[in-house]
Amino acid sequence: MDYNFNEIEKKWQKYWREHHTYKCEIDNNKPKFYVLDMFPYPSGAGLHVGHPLGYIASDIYARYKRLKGFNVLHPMGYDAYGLPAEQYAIQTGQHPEITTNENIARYREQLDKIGFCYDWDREVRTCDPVYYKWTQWAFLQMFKSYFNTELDKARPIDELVAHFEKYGTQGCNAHTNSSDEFTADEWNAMTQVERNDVLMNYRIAYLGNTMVNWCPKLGTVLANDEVSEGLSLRGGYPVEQKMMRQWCLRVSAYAGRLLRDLDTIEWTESIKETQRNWIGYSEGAEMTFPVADSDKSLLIFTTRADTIFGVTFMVLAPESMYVDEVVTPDQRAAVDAYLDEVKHKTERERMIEKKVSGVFTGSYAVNPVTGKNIPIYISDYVLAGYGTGAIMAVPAHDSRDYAFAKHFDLPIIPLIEGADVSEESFDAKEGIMTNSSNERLQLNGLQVKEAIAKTKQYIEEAGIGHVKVNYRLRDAIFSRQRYWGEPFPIYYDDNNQPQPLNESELPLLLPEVDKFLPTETGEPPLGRAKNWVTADGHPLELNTMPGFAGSSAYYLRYMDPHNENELVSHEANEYWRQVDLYVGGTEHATGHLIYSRFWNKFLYDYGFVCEAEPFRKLVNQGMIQGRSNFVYRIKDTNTFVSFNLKDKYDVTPIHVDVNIVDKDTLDLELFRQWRPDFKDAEFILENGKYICGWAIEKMSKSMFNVVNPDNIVKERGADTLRLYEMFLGPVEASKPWDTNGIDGVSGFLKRLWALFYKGDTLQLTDEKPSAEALKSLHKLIKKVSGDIESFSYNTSVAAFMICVNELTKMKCHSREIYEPLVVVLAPFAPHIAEELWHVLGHDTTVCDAQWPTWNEEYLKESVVNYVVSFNGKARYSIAVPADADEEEVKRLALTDAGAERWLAGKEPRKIIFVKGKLVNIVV
RNA sequence: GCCUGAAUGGUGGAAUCGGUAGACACGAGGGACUUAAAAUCCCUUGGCCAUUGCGGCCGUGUGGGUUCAAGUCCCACUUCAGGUACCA
Repeated sequence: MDYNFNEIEKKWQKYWREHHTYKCEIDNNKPKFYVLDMFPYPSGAGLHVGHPLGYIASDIYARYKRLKGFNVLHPMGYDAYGLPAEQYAIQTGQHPEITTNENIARYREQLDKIGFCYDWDREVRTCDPVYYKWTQWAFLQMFKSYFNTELDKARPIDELVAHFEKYGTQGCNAHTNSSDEFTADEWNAMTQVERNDVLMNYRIAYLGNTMVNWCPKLGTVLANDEVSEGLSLRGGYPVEQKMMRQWCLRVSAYAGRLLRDLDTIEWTESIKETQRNWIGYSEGAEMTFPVADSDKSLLIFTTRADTIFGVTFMVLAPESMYVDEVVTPDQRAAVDAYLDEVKHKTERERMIEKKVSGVFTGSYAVNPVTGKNIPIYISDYVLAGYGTGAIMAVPAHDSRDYAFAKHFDLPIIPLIEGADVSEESFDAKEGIMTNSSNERLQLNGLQVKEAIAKTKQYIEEAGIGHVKVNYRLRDAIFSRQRYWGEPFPIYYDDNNQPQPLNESELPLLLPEVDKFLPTETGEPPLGRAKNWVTADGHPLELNTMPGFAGSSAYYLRYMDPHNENELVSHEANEYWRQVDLYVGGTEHATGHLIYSRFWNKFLYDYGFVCEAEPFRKLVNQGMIQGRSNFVYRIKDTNTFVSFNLKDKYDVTPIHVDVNIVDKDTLDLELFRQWRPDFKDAEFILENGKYICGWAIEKMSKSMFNVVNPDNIVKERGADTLRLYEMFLGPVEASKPWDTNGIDGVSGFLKRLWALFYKGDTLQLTDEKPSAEALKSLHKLIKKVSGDIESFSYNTSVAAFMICVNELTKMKCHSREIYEPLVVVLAPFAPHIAEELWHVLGHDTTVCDAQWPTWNEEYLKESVVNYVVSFNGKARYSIAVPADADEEEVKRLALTDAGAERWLAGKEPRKIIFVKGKLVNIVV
């Protein structure tokens, strides 16, 4: 009987489905293990061979853990809201739900063929009302909360109201984006509308005026992580900065905890570092600079308080609220012209130009330490969103200030001994201070670090500022002017004040619209919905939530996916706790992986979840690149020349579909049929073949290098695909897909099969296996057990090949060897393992077997081969009985024929043993 | 610019603690079986020299260093990949 993978795989996939083999329930008698893949956005293109890489790796781990006796939660679902389905809907009028469902069906079909051990009863879809009810619910909790900076956690907003009633803002430890202060009397005198406005500055989900990334082409705002280099990540359209009133999440309040807790989780250093940079901790000081001849003052942030003596001007961000306060009438026109110019530049243009620009406000500030007057400028190199949107400029020690000072011919005062600032600024935080002393503060002679500390102390004491920690992390902008997303559970009351819906009214269903475009008046698509009002007629919010809303807590929902009363029950959460192993790409480092951590921490603050971090261990699978093939057309002809002959002609390389190329040899017939203009193609062949060139590129339709897993499964089998994807290299590494190498693993499975079947005869014996066979098997078990824990699946596959080759050579057919072999193979190649498990006479599934342990006894050698080096160089090998002691080994090593050559009569100076093994002789 | 990671045969990659570099596989070459092809099996395969022996020398991006011993550790550099950036 031949190895008929198609039949075997179909048979067992059906069996697993019918027997609910992978269904999992809470079982307090077993330790739990939660293995999660980042759920996919079901795109129209379907899966290519790169997508399942991480899924296969986690599947192996999940299966292994189950064999080790764990109760494994391994679910899958779909991140179903997203722009492509909506863009498609705009073009075709087809409802995005239809497209999405079709794509999901296709994904499911493709995933099923690979034989994953998902518990599909727990599937979630972010666009499913049963699911997004809990996304809306979480939003409501955030709306009703503020962040208490003293407790460092979220608390009900009512507590803040109680505080305001008693003390106003006095002693209020709340994270806010407002600098307003008021007394209890003032609060109590406010109207409800005024109070709502104030509270909005404290809520964790709040409506705020912020600078947003506005993408006119997509007609929506985007979060920072959805923009790269001034272009939208989806579609690559230009993005501009715009002030808009938007829903935001107060992620920045959690910056400290998000940063600190990175030390408690097992993620790669690189992704932790990316998050640290994104959060951007910086410790400095806020300082007040009075404006000359006025009662106003500027608050600035600096990390270089020590350079206070070198401040020669101040700079405000164009959007700074200080601008209007300090511009003098005679500078008004110039300032307005500049602000207008800046406003019309997109972020991208600002970045590309990098030209120094700015304008004088006409006002001067007073340096609080030197008492000198310094001019105040406006320039777009200062960002409104960071610090206070205003800076003290120290041109001698900051390259940006330096460039500005040179351009506007402002003084540059060096503050560090020996620093030459005639050509460029000296930015390093090192050296000895100079020019930095007066009757108030003496820094001369101090190291920079000492000077920073002393200045900070001084400004606190003098009451001109205070020590302050700043984070780069901004609040997440949570509104999208799109249709295909979660509606906000918010309505607007008679005073046009946003109000939360009752939890009992959730889910608020996404309404139908006639078109998926903004309304004529420029409102979001939900503005087209009929009766988009509450039961008592109040209008509902027209924005929808962004893509990351639904993906922020999905790992919690898998724990208890059908619960109608809670996001996740206490019981389920206490049992499953957190994701033990999370597998996915690095592209979510500053998006999903920050938002999820934030969302989880918020829920943690209220005890809705019991772990402070959602994902304990994170593994990032690499990208699979495509291997493109090329044909070479001789210019201005329809003749194609084979790869090794192409240098003799003037040729143009053309991408050719990799599916009509086999091992770099072009199928001429299929090529002629491929595209009409190649119908009459002529070829110049080498050795009767057309050889194509190749290159490693991104896997994409336009490069014609997309390899579809379905084809591989059909031609080689799912087990071969799984093994091959793992064999390709380390899971974390990016590597090219090259179908050419697949013969290796497909041959391995055939040889494995041939161990069991010779022709149609099952060759199984109950004989005691030889010591050799036992050694081969136990070497394998040891190797694979270690490899799985460290994700070294490629070397595991190699170990399987070695073992099967050895057993084949030994003609070993012993059941005692085969049983554990099949179990160890099961995580990697579940279908063939299941089949062979039943061939071995079991009637239960191999998934319920026990992972075997290896026995060191079997691995012992009776004779050990030592490779002995002389002075670490020349080598010879000796065979030594395993039980020989050091003296015996020495004697054998020195009397061996090999030794005589290298000793040449000399006495060895030193003989080095490592762990009882002789490794080197020094002469 | 800053941060992180990487660099090993024709190719993908092994080498877990500093101890036989190149496991395993692809590709290539040779052979067996076959009328032939496919499939399968066997041998060779880092480079150079020697090849009727044995063997020898060189070799893990570059240059130094530590060590009896370095792909692995240290210093300096080059290149590539990813992330990030007027963040004061």
